[in-house]
Amino acid sequence: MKYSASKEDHLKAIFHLQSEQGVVTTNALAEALQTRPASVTDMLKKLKEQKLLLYERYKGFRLNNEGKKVALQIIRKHRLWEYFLVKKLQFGWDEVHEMAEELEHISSKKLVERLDAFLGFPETDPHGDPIPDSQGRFTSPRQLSLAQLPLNKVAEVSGISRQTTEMLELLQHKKIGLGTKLEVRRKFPFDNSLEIKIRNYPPVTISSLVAKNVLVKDEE
Amino acid sequence: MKYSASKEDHLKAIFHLQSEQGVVTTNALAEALQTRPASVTDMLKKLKEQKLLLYERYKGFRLNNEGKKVALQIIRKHRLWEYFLVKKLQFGWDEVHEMAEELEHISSKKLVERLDAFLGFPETDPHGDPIPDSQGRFTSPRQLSLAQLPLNKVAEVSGISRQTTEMLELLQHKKIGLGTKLEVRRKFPFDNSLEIKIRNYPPVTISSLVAKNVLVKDEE
DNA sequence: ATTTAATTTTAGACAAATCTAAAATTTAAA
DNA sequence: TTTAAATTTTAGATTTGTCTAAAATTAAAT
Ligand SMILES: [Mn+2]
Ligand SMILES: [Mn+2]
Ligand SMILES: [Mn+2]
Ligand SMILES: [Mn+2]
Repeated sequence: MKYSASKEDHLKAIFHLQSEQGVVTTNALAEALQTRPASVTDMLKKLKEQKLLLYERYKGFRLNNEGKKVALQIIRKHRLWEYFLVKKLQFGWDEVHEMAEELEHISSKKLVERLDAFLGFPETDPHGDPIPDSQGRFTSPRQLSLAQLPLNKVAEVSGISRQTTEMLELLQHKKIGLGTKLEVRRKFPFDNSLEIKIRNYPPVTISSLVAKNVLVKDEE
Repeated sequence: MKYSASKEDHLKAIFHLQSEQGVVTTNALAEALQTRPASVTDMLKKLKEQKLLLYERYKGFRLNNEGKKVALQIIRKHRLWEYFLVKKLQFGWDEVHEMAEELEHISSKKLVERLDAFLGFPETDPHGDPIPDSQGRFTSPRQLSLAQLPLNKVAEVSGISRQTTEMLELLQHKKIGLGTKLEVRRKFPFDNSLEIKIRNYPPVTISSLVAKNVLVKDEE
């Protein structure tokens, strides 16, 4: 019922990876966790042993229900703490990730519930990602990536899916943040880069990689 | 510059023990940390290696200046988080210790400073213990233990020095808490137990051990 | 001053998490 | 369909923190 910080980080990373592809590979997880494939294999055996993971050697792996449940609780804590750091301690949304990476491992269940209440039961974290409730449920907001947004359709930035410090720095520089209203003016098929127009600013260009990780919500 | 949670717990415990006696013994530290003397010796070698400790085998040990500095920062974090849990998350002062024992190891220096500001720079934690400032200084409030309080002198409870859950439970049962006004009616030399009078309540008896750990402030 | 007891340290082991280098397996190319 | 490349796993080592049992040292009793 109590797992090490490292195990929790593995579960969380697997959860995120398998949301995008059905099954996860050793290399992808090692890359995501900045560790070595051999170390991942070691951990996979332990997680399987603890019945959190469906895994057979050489065949990929994915979380079972129990593993998902645990992962969602870590994600819940991560996002609640991020919200606390931004809304209560006045941190910028681009500087809270590392701290939340530690805070998410604080174990008290009661603390999480009190924190949630103290924050007024927020539904999304400072990056626009939904916060699971205490049962692990969350309303997945129908948002799409900037890469999928049709041309000349105004939309509002509602989330950033891979928030590395480098990525957030870049976005800040381009004046793109949560709530920013923008539209896609051109797509360049050569490298899938996009020209973006934000009201009152000259157009800026962003790469395909960035576009895939900026989530927007349709103006309705 | 960054120490493991276990090292930090050792430094903190040594700090507390050496405040009461000048020099600390292996057995006392093992007892305080619920570990084995052999494990303590192992850790002492590492702390000496890292120049946080003055230690020679068989001769006791104590923190040097650097060790004290580190210990005081952990104590600062512990007490700020306790204050947060009680004042913001509505926990009782007798249920926050375990959580703070984890939170005190969160590393971000900036987080601590922001938390301090958010809380309004409190001077004491929910148990009446002073909170060191960011330089490790704190105004030691001139409080004395209940065992030292003269007979029939009304005083106010201002702190609990050893706050185990068991101890706090006992105090709650005897209706003794922070801010309680009381006086000592009798001392029994046989076992150094005390008869205590709290306004509106019948007298209660407390042991010498409890008396030594309840701190009071003179009514002036 | 010996003997006994308590304290402290060492020796050796173990679990957890990680790594490198080499072997096994799968996938992609020729 | 062989061969080559990429992926994944094993074998064996390392670090950190802990433990038990035995030895060394210090303190307390006869
Ligand atoms: Mn983490
Ligand atoms: Mn986030
Ligand atoms: Mn602690
Ligand atoms: Mn306290």
